[in-house]
Amino acid sequence: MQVAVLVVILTVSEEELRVLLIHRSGEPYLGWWALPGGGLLPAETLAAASARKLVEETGVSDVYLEQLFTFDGLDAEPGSVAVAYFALVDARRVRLRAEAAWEPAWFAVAALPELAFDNARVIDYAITRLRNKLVYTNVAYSLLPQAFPLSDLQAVYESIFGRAFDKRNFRRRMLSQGIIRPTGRTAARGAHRPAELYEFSSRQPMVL
Amino acid sequence: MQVAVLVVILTVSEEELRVLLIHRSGEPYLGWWALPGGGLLPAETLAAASARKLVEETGVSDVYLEQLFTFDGLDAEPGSVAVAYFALVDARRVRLRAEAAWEPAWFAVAALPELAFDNARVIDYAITRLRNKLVYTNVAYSLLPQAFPLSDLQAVYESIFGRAFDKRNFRRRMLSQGIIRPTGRTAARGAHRPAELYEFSSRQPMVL
DNA sequence: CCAAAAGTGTTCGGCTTACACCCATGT
DNA sequence: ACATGGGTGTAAGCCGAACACTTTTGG
Repeated sequence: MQVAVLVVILTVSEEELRVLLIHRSGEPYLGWWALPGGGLLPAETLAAASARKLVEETGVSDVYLEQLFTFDGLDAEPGSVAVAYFALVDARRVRLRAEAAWEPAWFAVAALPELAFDNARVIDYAITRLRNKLVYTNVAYSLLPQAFPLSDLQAVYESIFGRAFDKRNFRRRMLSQGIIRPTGRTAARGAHRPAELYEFSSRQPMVL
Repeated sequence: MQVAVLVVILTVSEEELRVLLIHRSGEPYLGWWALPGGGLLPAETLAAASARKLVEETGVSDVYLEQLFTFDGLDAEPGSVAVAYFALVDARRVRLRAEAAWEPAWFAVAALPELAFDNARVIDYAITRLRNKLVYTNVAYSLLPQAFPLSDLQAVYESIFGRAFDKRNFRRRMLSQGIIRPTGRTAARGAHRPAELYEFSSRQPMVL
């Protein structure tokens, strides 16, 4: 198998940027934590293979998925390359198949276990790309449900960048860039003033 | 041969952004203009293969070379992928091997011939990437000689973006971003005031 | 009435843009 | 002396960053 795909599936939950890892079922690195991936089916495109892997692991399909980089020498087998993709999913929509032999699990990227190959480098690469894209695109739509309070969106950004933003500036930026718009609805979530709900102006990837 | 590299070699000469094309020597598209590329040698990395192709075509090796994107379905042969790279070279340092069977030649990207596969898409992709990188990196160093008048640098930027920039603002930006610095030398080039010569502060790729 | 998160405007500094004239040289 | 490209400063608008108080609700 000369060409394989590798999928960095990212989400934000409990205020942490997390990546989906599985246990490897083959040599080398049998039983180690690793990124999901694998070979292509006959006549399958790279994009289709990465989307298939994503569905296999998470059950979701209509999310942001982008080619990241092509690595070689990952498994010390000359001539083989891994085309890495990264996906952004809303953890609430994902049902990990707990019964699967490879025991998929979410790990905070700030506290990764030891990984097979140099998958850690691939994940770093994905995080850097994601941080850049958040600045000039609307890809965050893929991390949130259809409607959400603004504070949830801000928490997503803060978790990914690892720092706090000013509430007023953040709101102004999201609205003036046209990333989101108010729905008119509100939702209460505790002993305090209910929040207005927002939605993304577009749920297709857009450069701002 | 499942994995191949493809190299988009770009330069600016005579106020035009140009790409190096060769004649294909094999089927399909025998004899058509196409991007240089080919398979990997045993145990060769992708980066090494693209650098080798670059040397074969241009004789230069110490230039900016970056992985661009991995395409599949380019040649309708399922399971094969082409990992595209792009390189930035100073045309004055290049000696095309005119005797070679594939007759390499520079084409203005604004006036490309019909190309094999969808190499035109690969070139578009490279141009877009280059325009973006020029904004926040110093990669232009790879398109110019060691020392140069500021107007040459500006002409390079203008050719790539396809529009004119204000002289004063351009100078201020290049200097305040620390991309270039004066050498103290000057050079005359015609019936007018000689220009000060500048050099890049660093000839390694740097994010500003 | 208290705790908790939601919502709201203004000021300042820096960066980008637009814009016009004098300088040094070769012929 | 004139033609040619080289070199220079300033003002206006826009954008991002910093910053504190009031509102609404549940308990």
